[in-house]
Amino acid sequence: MSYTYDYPHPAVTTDIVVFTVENDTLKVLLIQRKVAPYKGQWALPGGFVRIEESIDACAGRELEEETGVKGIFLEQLYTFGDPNRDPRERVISVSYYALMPLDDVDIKPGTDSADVGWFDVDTLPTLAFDHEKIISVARDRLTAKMNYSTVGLMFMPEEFTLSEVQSLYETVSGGSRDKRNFRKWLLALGIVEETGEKKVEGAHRPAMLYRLKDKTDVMIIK
Amino acid sequence: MSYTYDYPHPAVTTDIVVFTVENDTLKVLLIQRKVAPYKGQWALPGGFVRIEESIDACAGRELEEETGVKGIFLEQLYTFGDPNRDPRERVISVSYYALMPLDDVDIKPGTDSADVGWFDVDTLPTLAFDHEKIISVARDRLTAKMNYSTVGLMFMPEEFTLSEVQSLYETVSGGSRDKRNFRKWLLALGIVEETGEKKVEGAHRPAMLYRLKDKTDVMIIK
DNA sequence: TCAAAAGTGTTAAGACTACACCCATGT
DNA sequence: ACATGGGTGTAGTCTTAACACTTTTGA
Repeated sequence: MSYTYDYPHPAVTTDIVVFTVENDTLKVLLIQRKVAPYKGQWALPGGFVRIEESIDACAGRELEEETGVKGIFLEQLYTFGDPNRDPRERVISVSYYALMPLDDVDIKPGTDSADVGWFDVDTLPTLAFDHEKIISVARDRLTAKMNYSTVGLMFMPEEFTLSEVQSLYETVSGGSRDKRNFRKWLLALGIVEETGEKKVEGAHRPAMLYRLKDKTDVMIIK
Repeated sequence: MSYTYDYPHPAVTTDIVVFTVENDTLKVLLIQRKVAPYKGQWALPGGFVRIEESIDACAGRELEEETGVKGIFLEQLYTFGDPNRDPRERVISVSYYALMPLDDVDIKPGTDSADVGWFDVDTLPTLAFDHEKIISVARDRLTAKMNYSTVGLMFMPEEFTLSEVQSLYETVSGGSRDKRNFRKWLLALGIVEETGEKKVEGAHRPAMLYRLKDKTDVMIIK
């Protein structure tokens, strides 16, 4: 079957930048391409928008199909459309980004991808298409948002300690923060609460565990 | 001539939201459609992306063709792609927005538009497609940016008085501001300078005229 | 008892807010 | 001389930044 139009139409894809934090480094989720072009190279998960599917739905579907990650909150980032960004045909890519705790979902390659993995954003392999550029824009947006919202908490698992949150903020937005001021700030926001449990780990005083009061409510502007 | 693909392709358009301020009201630039669908109705300027043209270039070209406005700074806003937003076929729209001083360019309808005009954003006519939604998103973005950047100055003509800037800020982001504090804030940013001229207008003390030190440099974050 | 991270308040500096009167001009 | 918008400084409040020691635990 084929589809005919009076004027040339571009193809439209979504590409998804998923960030996480592991061992005090910011990482991004990549897949290894199984097909040409850029066969064997690493790329962002993503794919073509179906004709009866919304762009948001496409992003969620492609992410799940190619990496096994599902149900995370995706936000539209930017639309890239330079005429030669894809060697096959004119392709316009609507990019999305998301943040997730590392242990939330098991990642596994789909049928279109040979492999899936987390990569340190500062030492990425050579990437397919203009995906390096897309990741760079996503990272800038993330860094900016860290400074005027509570997005950072989307990296945290169900339960966490205040020191873990601080360490995460230091990793993602760079620089170090004063421990007392950081805790005052976070607690004053009123979006976390003590679980009553403690995290025992190593030869030192155990830390109080906290959780988000309302999981969806992350995003309050400072 | 026709164009054939193995899979269905959506069409891609740009739509441009141009804001200005006139008589203490925020206005948006609309065109009246000359052709179906929504023939005779008001809509955002915009049109189909050509196959060898970047999306940014398309936005600039369509704006000029349909309204006569050219050379203004366009920023990508959001990509709208609900499957049924256009009755003809699947159309994905990459939206842009811009701010301009009212007297900068003469607006004139192009060949595809019956008329062009500025409309008060609070009392818009019924609009074609989902353009009301697009304007609403653009307005939210504008209002937000007014609070952490100096975008507002993009509404000003070459030379302006401080009272005019203040009045503009009050119009766009709502509420009134203290005159002395507003002037202190704006002057402390160091992005405007006196021209040495004064604006004589009516039976009162003439106001000092100012200009931007660096026209491109607007956008400093507070 | 030592090492290691958790936890906890106060003070100083800077930013923001509120506020009222005189000035230059045209009629 | 009066009506109109232009122009100017200070004091109080609130916010942010800097800073160091005690606690709890495991080894």
